[in-house]
Parts: sequence; structure tokens; C-alpha cells
Amino acid sequence: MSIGYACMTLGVPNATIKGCILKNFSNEKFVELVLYNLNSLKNILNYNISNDIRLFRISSDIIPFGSNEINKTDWAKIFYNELNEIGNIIRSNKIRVSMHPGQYTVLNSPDSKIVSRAIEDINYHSKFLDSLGIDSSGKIILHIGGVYGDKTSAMIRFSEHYKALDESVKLRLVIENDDKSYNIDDVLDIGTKLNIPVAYDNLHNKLNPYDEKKDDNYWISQCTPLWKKNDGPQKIHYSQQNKLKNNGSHSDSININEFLEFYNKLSGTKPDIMLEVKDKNLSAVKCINCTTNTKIIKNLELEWGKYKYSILEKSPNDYLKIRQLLKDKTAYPVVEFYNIIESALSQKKNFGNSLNAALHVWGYFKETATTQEKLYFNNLLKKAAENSTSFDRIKNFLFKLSLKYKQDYLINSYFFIPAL
DNA sequence: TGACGTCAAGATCCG
DNA sequence: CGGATCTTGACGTCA
Repeated sequence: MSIGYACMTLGVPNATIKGCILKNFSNEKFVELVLYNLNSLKNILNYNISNDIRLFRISSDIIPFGSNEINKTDWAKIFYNELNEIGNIIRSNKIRVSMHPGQYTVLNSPDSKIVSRAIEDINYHSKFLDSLGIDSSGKIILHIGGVYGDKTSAMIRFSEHYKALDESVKLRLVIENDDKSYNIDDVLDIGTKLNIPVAYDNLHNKLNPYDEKKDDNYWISQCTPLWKKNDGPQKIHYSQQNKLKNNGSHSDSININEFLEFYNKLSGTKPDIMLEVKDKNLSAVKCINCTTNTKIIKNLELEWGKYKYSILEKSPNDYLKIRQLLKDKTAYPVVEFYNIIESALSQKKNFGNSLNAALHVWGYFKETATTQEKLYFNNLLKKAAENSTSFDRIKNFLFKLSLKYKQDYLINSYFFIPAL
């Protein structure tokens, strides 16, 4: 059982995926972007390894316009060395990677042009995983598509188009229930007939249920037999509803109590769990720390090091509470720890607390900073007090200082994540 | 025809 | 001119 997250990281330096718009596409731009993205992917994977995250979804944007006809480059050849190096990192560290074409890749469309684009896109995803030397446990997760007023024939069309795919692509394909059209029963029906593994998505099932009396564990068990040896461990998608947003919007963070309630109800072998959540790797680390057999306080101390200034900024009370909580070096109060973190992060910031946290971080530099840097920092504080600049600018400046003075402890701090 | 969802690139505005 | 903020893109389905 592994727990992972999708596509992008928060608070990891040099780990973003870049793209460009169609009209700016050129071969030179493309080469530049792919080199940049592959380097980011390498950094993400190394981050995952050091945080013991063994499940990761690679962004479909890793190769910009990977399946667009504008893109004539043989990228697998051009970037053979980079791709090979990344593949080695993945394989030697036993990370499981997957990909997930977006909602616009529709294999069952009645429009043959849309179908051929969908096939091109699925082929691109498969080729990317092939280029890393990943075996068939590296999955491509796909939705069934549209209904077009006639679900039965739309499902038949999916089956026919699926059968026409390359064998190597079929080995990777997994189908997933969606939040509007194809419920888990529909998808299990297709999966059983075509022998395709099914990834169960709990939030989609909540929004688009087949039978509300059946719980998550029931459906996950129903999917289990469809995962054969070559497919690797069963996978599911797990997410929670953002209560302030539309149905289907993912929560900012995984609420740990709700997750553990779900997790503890799972019977049999636990599946790989792909989290879909705004705070990405942060929730992955949280859920891993709460389910691991390695119950050592050092892991909580590492987490605390990253969270502490964000907590100080939101709630000095909770800051003190956690310091108290982590005093007993023989204990592992992980759930309590994250409960306080979640509660603190849900608080609103205020000027005094933000200033206090910023000054704590400034403490790392106030001796070593140049006169100019000191002046600039004080000027930013003054402007913030007058409300003529935001604390984000102060944070940006402090982050730049962290990089310049190589303060790794600060560079990895969640304090600098704007959304937090 | 616009909403849906997603994020950053690109465009524009502001001081 | 740099930084902040707004708009667009890229995709297909459905109301």
C-alpha cells in the first residue's frame, strides 16, 4: 500500500511544470520547456524519495503539446538520456507512477476526429511511460466519456474504440467512475467485459452513486479482482469535498480524521491511494505519517520544522501547544499533531501574528544581512503596517534571503507557500 | 453560446 | 520599469 499525490508539489524548489500557448510554439521553445520539465520531474521524484512517497501521478503537461499535431519532434529520442535517468530513479526506488489524461480526452465520442485525437493522446501518455522504461503497473487512468443521450450505445462505442488500441497501451489502461455520467456500476460493467482494471473514486461515487446503501469499502472490494498481477497493486482515488465550493471541488487539505475513518474501514489488502487535494504533497506526507508502521517522533519533528512558521502566523496558541506535544520523545502523537495543524491553518491571519512570524524568520538573517537588505526589509515592514504592501512580498523577500544564505531549513518551510 | 475545471502564460494596468 | 492583477488558452460535453 502506498499513498501519493497528483502532478505538482508545494514548497519544493525547482519543481514546477511549464507550458506555453499554441501560437508561441517552436522547436526551440519546446526543447527548452521539456528540459526544464524533466529537470523538475527529477527534483519532484527526489523529493518523493526523501519523504518516502512511493506513488505519484506525472502531469500530462510534462511534454507540452505531447499529442498535438503541431509537435513533430521525436522527443523520446532527443531526451533519451534524461528520460533514462528519470526511469532509473523511479525503478531503483520502487516509485509507482501513473498518468491521467484530462476530461477532454474522450475515447467514446461519436465524432471520429475527437476519437482519433483521444487515441493520439492516450498513445502519447503510454509512450511517455514507455520512454521511462516503466512496466505495465505504471497506469493511465481514463474516464469513459460522454453519454450523448444514449448510454448503452456510448458504452458499446467505448468498448469498440478500446479494442482498437495498441496492445501495449491496453496493458496500461485503467478506467474510473466519474461524477456525472458513468457511475461505478457502469464502469465495473465495462471493466469486467473488457478485462480492464477499475480505479474507484470515492468523491465521484458520492456525487454520482449507483447505490447509496453500498459503502466505499464495498466498491473497492468489487474492483479488486480486476487488478491482475501485471497491473500492480489495486489503485483508488481519494478526495474530500471542499465545503465552500461546488460539488466535486477538492478540499484544500485532507482532513485526517475523515481520512482515517475511511482508511480503517478498508478490509483486505489496502490499495494504493492517490490523493486528489489542493495541498498535494503536504497531505500525502500527512496521510503517510498517520498510517505508517514507522512511528518515530523524528518524522513529526521534521514536519514541525516545515509547518512551524505558518502555524505561528495563524495561531501562536497552537504553536505553543504543538511544542508542548512534541516534548515526549518516546511518543508518536501523530493524529493529535495534525489535528492542531489543521485547526491552526483554518484560522485567519492578522497583522500582529504575521509580523511576529516574519520577524522570527528574519532572525536567521538579521546579523548576516547586508545594510541594503536590512533597509529593504524594514521598508517592507513599514509599508505593510501602512497596508500599502502585502505580507506576500515580505515572504518573497525572506525566501530570496533563504536561498542566498543557503538556509535549507527555511527553504523547505511551508511558510513560503502563498496558498497556505 | 457559455459553463464547466485547471493552471500558468500572456496581457494589461498601476504607481 | 517592476510588480500586481486580470484575461486567455486548450480541451469536449451538455444545458
